[in-house]
Amino acid sequence: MKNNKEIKKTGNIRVQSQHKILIAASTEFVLQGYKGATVQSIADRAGLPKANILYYFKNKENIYHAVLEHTLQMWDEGIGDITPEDGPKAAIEKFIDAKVRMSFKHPESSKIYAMEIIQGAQHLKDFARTYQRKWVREKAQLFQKWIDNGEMRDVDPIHLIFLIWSSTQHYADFETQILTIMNRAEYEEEDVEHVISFLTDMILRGCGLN
Amino acid sequence: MKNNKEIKKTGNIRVQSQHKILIAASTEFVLQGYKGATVQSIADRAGLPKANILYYFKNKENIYHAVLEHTLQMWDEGIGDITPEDGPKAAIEKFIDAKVRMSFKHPESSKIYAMEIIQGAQHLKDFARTYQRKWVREKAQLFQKWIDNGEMRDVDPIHLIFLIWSSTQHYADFETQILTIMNRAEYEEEDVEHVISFLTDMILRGCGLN
DNA sequence: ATAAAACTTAACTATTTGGTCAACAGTGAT
DNA sequence: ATCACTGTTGACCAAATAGTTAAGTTTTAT
Repeated sequence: MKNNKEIKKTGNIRVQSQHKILIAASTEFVLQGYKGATVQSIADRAGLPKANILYYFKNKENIYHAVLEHTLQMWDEGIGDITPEDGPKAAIEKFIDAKVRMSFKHPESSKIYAMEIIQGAQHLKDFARTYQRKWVREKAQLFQKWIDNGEMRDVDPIHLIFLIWSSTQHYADFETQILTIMNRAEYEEEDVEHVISFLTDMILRGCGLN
Repeated sequence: MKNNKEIKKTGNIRVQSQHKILIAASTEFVLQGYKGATVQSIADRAGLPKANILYYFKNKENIYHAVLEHTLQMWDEGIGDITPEDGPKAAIEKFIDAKVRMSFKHPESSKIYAMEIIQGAQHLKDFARTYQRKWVREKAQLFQKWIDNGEMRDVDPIHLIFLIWSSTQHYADFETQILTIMNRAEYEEEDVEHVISFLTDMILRGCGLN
C-alpha cells in the first residue's frame, strides 16, 4: 500500500464520490444559485446518475450544507492567524497576503459565501454568524491595543478589517467584471503578487505604517 | 391638477403597477435569486394576482431584465462624475462619497448587481460590460495624468478604482454580516458619515493626499 | 352615450424537478 | 462459496411553477 489514504479500503469510494459531488455542486451553485442548480445538473457535472447523488446526500439542501461547510472550513484554514507579537505591520501584511491568495486560489468558495451573505445568510447557522463576530472583535481589540500603544494611527479597527476583507475578496467575487475591465481571459500568476503589493502598500500607508 | 404626473392620465396606472412590480421583484430576486424568485412570490409581495404581473411583463426573464436595467440606471445616476478639473483629492472624495451613499440608500440594487456579476454576468448585455470597461479606463487615465503631474503618489489607478469600488460596495452587499458583527439590527444615520470619513481618510493617505 | 382600449383575474396546461423505489451489481470477510 | 453490506441506476411520481386563455370589468376619448 502506497499511502495512508488506501489503508481503509471501505469508504474510500464514498469519500471519492462525495468529493466529486461537492466540487460539481459548488460550481453549479455559483453559476445557477441554490434554486437554479438542479440535482440533475450537479449529477451531469459530476458524471454520475442523479439517483447516485441522492444516495450519498439525502437531498439537495444537504448537498448545499456540505458545500457551505467545506467553504467555511476553507476560510478558517486559509485565514491564518494574527497574534499580539506580530505588531500592526506584520499583522496587516499577513492578513492581506492570506486573503488575496485565497481569493485567487478558491474563488468559488468566496463566491458561494458572498452569495449566501447577500441573500441574508439564511442557511448559515447562528454558530457561523457569531463565530465571525467573535473573530472580528478579537482582532479589532488587537489593533486597538497597538493604536493605544502608539504603534499605528488611530483608525477604526473594525472598519479596517472590513476594508481588508472587502478589497481582497473583491478579486474573487467580481472576477468576471475585473477580467472584463482588464480585457483578460483569466488571471495570471503575477496578478496575485501585484494585488498583494498594491493593497499592502495602500493600507499600510493608510495606517501610517510605512 | 396638482402636479405634472397627473397630466397624462393614460398609462399612469401602467407606470404605477410596473413600479410596484419592479420593487417587489427586486426584493424577491435578492432574497431568492433568479430561479428561486417565483412569479407568484413577486405577485404576493406586490399585492397583485400573478396573471396581472404577466400582463405587464411578458415573462419572468423580462421582469429580471427590467430590474437589472433599473439597477444599472441607478448606478449611472448615482456615481456622479469625475473631471480633470477636480484634481485627485476632490475626485477621490467625490467618488467615495457618492458610492457609500448609494450603498446605504439602495442596497438591493448593489446586491442584485453583485449577484449578477458573481454568477458570471450571463444576463448582462455586452453593452453593460464594455460600458464599464470604458468608464474605468477613462477615470484611470485621469488618475494617471495626476500621477504624471506629481499631484499624487504613483499607485496603480485601475486597482485604486477597484479598491474604492469594493470597499464602498461592501457595506451594501455584506450588510447582513456587518450588522451581525456590529451587533445591530440596522444601519443608523451617522454610520454613513463615519464610513465616508474612514474610507476617505484611509484612501487619501494611501495616495499621499493629506 | 358609446365604442375602443386598457386592465383584471380565475382556471387551466405543460414542463420541470426533487425525491423514492426496487431491482441489480460489486466487494470483502469468514 | 456464501452472506451481509455497500454502491448503482432506470423508472416513476407528486408537487411546484411559468406561462396561456378567455371571460370579464374599468377607463378614456369622442
